[in-house]
Amino acid sequence: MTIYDISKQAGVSIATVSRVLNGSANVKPKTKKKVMDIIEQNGYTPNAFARGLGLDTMNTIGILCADSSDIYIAKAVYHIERFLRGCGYNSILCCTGYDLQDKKSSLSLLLSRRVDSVIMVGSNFIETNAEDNQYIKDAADQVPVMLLNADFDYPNVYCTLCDDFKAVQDATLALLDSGIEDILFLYNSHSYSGKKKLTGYQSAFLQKDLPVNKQYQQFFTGTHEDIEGVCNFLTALHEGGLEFHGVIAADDMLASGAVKYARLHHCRIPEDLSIIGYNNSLLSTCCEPELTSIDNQLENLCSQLVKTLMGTLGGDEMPGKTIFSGTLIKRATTKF
Amino acid sequence: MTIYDISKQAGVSIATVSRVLNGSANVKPKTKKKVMDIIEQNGYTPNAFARGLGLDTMNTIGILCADSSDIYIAKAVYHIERFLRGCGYNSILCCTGYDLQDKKSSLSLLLSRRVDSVIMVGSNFIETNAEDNQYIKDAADQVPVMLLNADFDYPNVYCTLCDDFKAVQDATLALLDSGIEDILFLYNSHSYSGKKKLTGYQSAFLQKDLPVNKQYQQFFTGTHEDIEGVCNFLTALHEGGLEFHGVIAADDMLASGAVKYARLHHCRIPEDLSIIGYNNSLLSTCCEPELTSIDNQLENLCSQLVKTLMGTLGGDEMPGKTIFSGTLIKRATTKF
DNA sequence: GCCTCAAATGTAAGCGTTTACATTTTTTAT
DNA sequence: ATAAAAAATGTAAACGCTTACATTTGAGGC
Repeated sequence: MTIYDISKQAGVSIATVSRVLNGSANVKPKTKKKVMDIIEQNGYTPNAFARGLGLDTMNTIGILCADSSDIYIAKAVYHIERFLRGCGYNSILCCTGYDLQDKKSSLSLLLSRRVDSVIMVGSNFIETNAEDNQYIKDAADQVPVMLLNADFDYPNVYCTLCDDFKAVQDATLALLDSGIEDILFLYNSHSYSGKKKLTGYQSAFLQKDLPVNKQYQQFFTGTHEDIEGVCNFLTALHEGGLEFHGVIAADDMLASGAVKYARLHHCRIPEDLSIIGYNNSLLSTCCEPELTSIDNQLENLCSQLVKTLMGTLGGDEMPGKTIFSGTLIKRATTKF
Repeated sequence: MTIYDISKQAGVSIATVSRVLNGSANVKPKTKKKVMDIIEQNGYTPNAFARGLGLDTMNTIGILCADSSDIYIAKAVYHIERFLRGCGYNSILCCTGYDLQDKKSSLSLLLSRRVDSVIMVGSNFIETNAEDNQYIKDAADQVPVMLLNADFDYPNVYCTLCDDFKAVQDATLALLDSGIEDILFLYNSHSYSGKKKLTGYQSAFLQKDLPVNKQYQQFFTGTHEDIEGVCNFLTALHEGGLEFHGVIAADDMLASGAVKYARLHHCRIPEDLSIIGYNNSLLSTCCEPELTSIDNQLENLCSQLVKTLMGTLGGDEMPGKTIFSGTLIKRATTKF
């Protein structure tokens, strides 16, 4: 069933049918109705591929993320998809994992499918080694590239992100002010956001004229679900002689691990150990005691990102970036 | 840059270029190399829309789910996407929410995009009212429809699911055997799987010649993140005079709520209250104490589903369904 | 009733592939 | 060297839309 069949049955030309389908003006109401009826009767749906070929778009956006099963990424993907569809766009999801080659090939795949834009969810798409980011630039030379939670300066690349630096700095200061100075900073990603958070942590110490001790900056290499691994990791640190009465974690999973650790070693929370998570995710309320956590306005970030994308696709000039601020959500793992 | 440009530069016909691109046999190695080089030089990528039009497929599968931010669904989507891509297919994600109209329109949208198949993730796509499932049948008349965690008999519909009935029945029996008889069953979805689980719960009581009390079958209407809501819900039940020493929950979030409830009311777990979750998700290890939970082999379900789909798309006859069995993962919220 | 102009509709040329079929080139057998 | 067969390549017709441009229809003013 094609537009041609419809045109025949309706006794009009295919152009008219097309106009009806696309809600074009200048179609006599009577004709319109007749065509609509025939379309309805036949349950006809225009061929999206042909449409795509003619218009050079299928209103599709590529969403790239490392791992959509990560609770935070999943939420971002969810919001983005809904916002996009609300604007008449579909989403092709690609989970790349953390390997650079996989990221590159996934991105190429999306571009070869002629998506209208690529949204990269997560700061892990920015490589430490600057040259490795060429793949992002290459993509941006073809379509608008939108980054969520990352910061990257290049034409046709837009970023929405939370000021992770400041958020962690503030959280660290709050902890320092409450009298805790042996604060462990726990992170798990070599990427932009992890490092920004670390810097925030460090700067709080500097600001207080306190020494920044490398030992207190720990990198966890397990998966995003390995709460027990985090617990073991902390236990090992503890047994290695490291003493800490505060933990600032780069995400709630790590913070959950710290909570587990505290329970295991009968540290009272927050009396003996204060813990601050990041993302304000479901994990922060699942934990016991519930996690004090930094909220980074994920939904707003997503909304802003999609809004900006729509503007860009509509011909607006693309802004460089939008930075939101984080908020410390106080719960039971801190004294304040 | 089109195939035509390449053909010109290489001094061959577009047919030959096409053959090279598609790895067709019967191309002289020398010609092949020449064409490849030109393609490489120009960074040419074939137009996917044109290809789609010619082949009537873009190797795309639609993934339909209520809410991909739900921890369990997110994981399913993740696995499915990766398996599909491993087979050369891309995924269009559509989050429908729980409204029937939205489900219908999302499904139509996917079909209008000419996906090769639709995968529906979650039992909530099966409506209680049988007539309402016509939309699934309509879809199945067009493309293979694959259901994850649901059971639906219709030509061209395939289901992979866990035997939720048996899994919950066994779990309930285990709890009954441990001497607990006032067991609350907590669920939150009107859909197929929730009801199957409920039936399993009921049948365990029947099997033990114990009365099945409606009061102990409670339906929670909050969101999939509302742990506190669950806690409040249980508190209300308790204050309403309902006594229970066991909770079997249809998912880990509900079980987490029960754990919260127990802490709040100083019930000891598992001495005063035994709790069994479902899905064996991250929440079950985030909880304290960690949840005993039913694992339903999600990754295997997904793998099986994709494998079957590939067979079907390859021309194999579609099997009806595959049923996996659940396993009780024993942790700290039960005595056994 | 006729002319002008606007509205409605039609015609046909793309869009960039794939592929059946036709043609040319190469190989093999004699 | 030649005929037959096989391999390689080319030609051109789909695939099903959109849309610029051409044509027809209709309305309004005189």
